[in-house]
Amino acid sequence: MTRQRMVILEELRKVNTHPSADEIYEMVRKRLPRVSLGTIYRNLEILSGSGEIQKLDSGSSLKRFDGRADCHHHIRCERCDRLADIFFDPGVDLNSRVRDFTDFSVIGHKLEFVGVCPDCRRSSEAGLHAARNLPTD
Amino acid sequence: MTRQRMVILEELRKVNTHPSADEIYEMVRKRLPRVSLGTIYRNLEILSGSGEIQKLDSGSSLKRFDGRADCHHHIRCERCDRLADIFFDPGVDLNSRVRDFTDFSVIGHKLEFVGVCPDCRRSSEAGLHAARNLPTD
DNA sequence: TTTGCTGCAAATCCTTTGCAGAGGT
DNA sequence: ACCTCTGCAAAGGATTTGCAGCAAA
Repeated sequence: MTRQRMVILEELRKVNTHPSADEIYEMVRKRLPRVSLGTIYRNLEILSGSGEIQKLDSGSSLKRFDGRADCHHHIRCERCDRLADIFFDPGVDLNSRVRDFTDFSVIGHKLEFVGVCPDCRRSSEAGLHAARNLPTD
Repeated sequence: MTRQRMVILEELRKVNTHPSADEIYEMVRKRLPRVSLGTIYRNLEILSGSGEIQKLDSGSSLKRFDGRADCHHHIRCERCDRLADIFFDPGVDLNSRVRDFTDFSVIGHKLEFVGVCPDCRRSSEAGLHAARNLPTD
């Protein structure tokens, strides 16, 4: 565990914003100004390989990282691409249910919700109201 | 609907392998040798925008496309990255269940299973047997 | 001393875009 | 003629990699 790897892990654990590699680079750079992007990528790969963080693939093109390694789900804002954690139990064992419908051996699943975040909802309402000259309250 | 767009759609509907843009390019090229990769990307974007096909994001880095537009799920092989359709009903309305756990407005969700496909299972067993000099039956 | 990790820069991969010309209505 | 689409080639963004030096065991 090098200093660089430690700082990356610490910075990632500090936030709940699911930053991209580039955003993590900026965060880490404040503490280690000479760190390189390559090191960020290499360590994010190592850390997610060893299960200390999670790499989040789905949705948009660029990958995001999650400092929490425990099982939880996410919801992505369709408009601004922001990701938020969701701690919720679907109440069904999807993995065992799906076994009858596939000839793959089932290991797990990824469940990502899609929606609109409060900020984007607000700004689109504001936009509508402005367009129609209506009060915003 | 240009000839190019039509051929792309036809080729995609022929298979159930969820090809990448590049693989679709190769398929289409057999019928339209002068087609360009840019045209493939542009039309895949248009077709998925109009709901005639689906763009599949999650999992690996490169995007895959699905000629079936009706609602179904997928399972991805961890080893070879192959995708297969799963037609199965989780039996719960996940969208309404999750509403209590988020301040986003919920629109939908993506559910992707992860597993090992029959081929990879077979070859890893073969590998194990070979390594240990055991019979493969 | 050996092994693994770093910073740097170049390379790679996938995808998007600008542009001039072709095609269809 | 008009508008959309195409092929081509170049640009773009995100990520990976080669390499020589550095750091810690």
